[in-house]
Amino acid sequence: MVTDFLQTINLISPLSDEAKEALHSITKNVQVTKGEYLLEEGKVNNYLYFVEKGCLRGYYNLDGKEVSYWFSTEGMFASSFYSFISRKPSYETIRALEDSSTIAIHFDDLTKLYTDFHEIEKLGRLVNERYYLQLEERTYSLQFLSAKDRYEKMIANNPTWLQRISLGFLASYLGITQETLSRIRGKI
Amino acid sequence: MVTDFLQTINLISPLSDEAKEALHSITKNVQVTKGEYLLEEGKVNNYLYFVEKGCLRGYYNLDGKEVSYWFSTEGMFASSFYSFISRKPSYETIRALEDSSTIAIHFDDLTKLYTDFHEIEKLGRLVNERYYLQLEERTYSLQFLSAKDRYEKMIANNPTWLQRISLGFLASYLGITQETLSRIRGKI
DNA sequence: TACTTTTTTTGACTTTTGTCAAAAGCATTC
DNA sequence: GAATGCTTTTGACAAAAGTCAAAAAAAGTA
Repeated sequence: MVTDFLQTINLISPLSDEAKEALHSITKNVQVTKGEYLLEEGKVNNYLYFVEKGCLRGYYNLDGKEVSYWFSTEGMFASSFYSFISRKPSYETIRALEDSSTIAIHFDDLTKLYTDFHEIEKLGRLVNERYYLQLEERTYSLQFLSAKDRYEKMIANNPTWLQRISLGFLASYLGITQETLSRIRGKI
Repeated sequence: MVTDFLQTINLISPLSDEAKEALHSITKNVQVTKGEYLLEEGKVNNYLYFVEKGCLRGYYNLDGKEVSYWFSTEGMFASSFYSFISRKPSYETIRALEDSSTIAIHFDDLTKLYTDFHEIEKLGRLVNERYYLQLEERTYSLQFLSAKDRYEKMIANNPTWLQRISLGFLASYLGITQETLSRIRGKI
């Protein structure tokens, strides 16, 4: 499965041909192979990625341990949003979990388009709103749900993750250890 | 302490006099007394609130128990963002923890201003980005930090909360029970 | 002040999750 | 197909957090 960028955008907020063309003109295709880095800790994340195909992983290094913070599969944006938005060095690292095809948009180009096109500014606001609500749902889960419920919710929201992402990675995404997740899974 | 709305806005993204005037014209002052409701579960949240003075609380009803999800004090926006953005009935309830003074902005008015003023659309995007990053920090805390660390971080970020918000409320905000928070606090 | 009411703390015990270590299961490769 | 890595499971025990109940402290009110 491949997800088309402009088509996805169009579902969020339809753009004029002119804006669409301008947006298209600042994108570049970036292909990464499994294990490759898209961002290293300590560097400013200048790109917003859109995953057309494959899977990316964002993770932190906590006392030498990699803890996964998010995964992006087809149709999702990916970035160290903290770094991309604040223009400060990233705390997270981004790597490809699979050979992946992405659309990359440079911060400066995007900022210029925001200024030039009200309709792209609107698109930016709408995308931000969507991602805020998604994150809120996740925060809610971490705050109020048991590990088991969080696991089930994650699978319901992202059915492909179970086949694509190893248990250890999924566990840290859920805020638990791999052993605990293995036991949760055994009991279902 | 009272926080001025337009001044706060100005720090995020300065507006032209015209836009400022338009924004001012759609705001209305809403005063609530302690315990009063600003939003009841099941209703669509049509207003975005800005807290000038006082403290609001957003909470869920989970099996008859009130679990606090957020608090808004001076200078913060407050809303059931889920309901406000998606236009669906809210799962949360919003009430005043103290006598409070707020600025209320109706969804329809805001939407119109977004359309009429590119610069207000930009402001909306920037506010969304800010709140996204704040929420991300909280998600990170819930996912990777111990209850004690989350407590200390919360106090560091919101020094006034300790004096203003009861322990039970703070505990559910941190995703733990009141007894656990009491014990954590005793050990410091 | 005395009386309520609410909030916070403490105690005893249970459940959940973490830690460390080892075994089992898979897939890859030589 | 044996050897090698990597992932997942299991076991034994430790630590963290939850539950229920009661006591203590603080705040509000007559």
